[in-house]
Amino acid sequence: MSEQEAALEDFLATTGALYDATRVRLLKFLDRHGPLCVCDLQESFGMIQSRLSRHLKILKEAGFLKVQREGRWAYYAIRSPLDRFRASAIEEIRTLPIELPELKRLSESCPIQ
Amino acid sequence: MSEQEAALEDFLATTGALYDATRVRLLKFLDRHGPLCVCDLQESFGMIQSRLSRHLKILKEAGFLKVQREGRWAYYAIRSPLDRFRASAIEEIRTLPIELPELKRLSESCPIQ
DNA sequence: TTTATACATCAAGATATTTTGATATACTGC
DNA sequence: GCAGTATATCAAAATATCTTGATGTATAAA
Repeated sequence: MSEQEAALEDFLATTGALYDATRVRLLKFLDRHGPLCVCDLQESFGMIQSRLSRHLKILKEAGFLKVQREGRWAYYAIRSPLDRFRASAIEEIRTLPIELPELKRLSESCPIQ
Repeated sequence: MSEQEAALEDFLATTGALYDATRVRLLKFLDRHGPLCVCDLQESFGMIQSRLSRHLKILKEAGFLKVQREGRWAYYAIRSPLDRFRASAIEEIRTLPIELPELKRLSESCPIQ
């Protein structure tokens, strides 16, 4: 792939990740509540696991999220530092008056709380 | 529509407009060459008119473009001022190493050159 | 080693978006 | 008015994306 195509593809991956209400909510939730494992997000949002996993993958591949694995658990969080454009997107999402679900921690057994 | 829904919808209209290679190229081209009428864009990009018109409408409704009508002609340009997020998107697009077509002015008869 | 939990991935149906060709509107000059 | 040009919109086919249920993999506990 040429440099041009790669740069455009990266930009489209970024904007495509932002073009979905579910992913915007997830970003806002993770921005607010820090590293969370998939089961916590699943419980908080009432979403089935495969759907959640797919959206987290898209956000990760678009450069917004990092994953830290602890045994069975995968903790997702906003990556830091972010480049200018992605950071401005997160800032914009932070200002959006979107109602988020309450944080529900499914497992008390999580090694990180 | 609630304020929440409207804010999210506006954000998704913005990111959705940016999630298309054709529209990114159009934005970069308009950012570089200033107000252009549809026929100039049509000639420069070699696109059929209905396709172009549709993309311009999406960019306009997403808040990126303004239109100035002069008789038969419709001149499209980047809106100014833009809010922070849209402005950062335009800046990002300005830095993308995307190859653009040459500017071809179809009509010498255009009232504005 | 068997079972349960956490997460990832696949395939198929549902839904949304893009492109195209056809048609409509609106202005200009004859 | 009539014909030509510039732009907008519509409907249908092509394409892409989202959701779901099923299945796979890895870890931990019994």
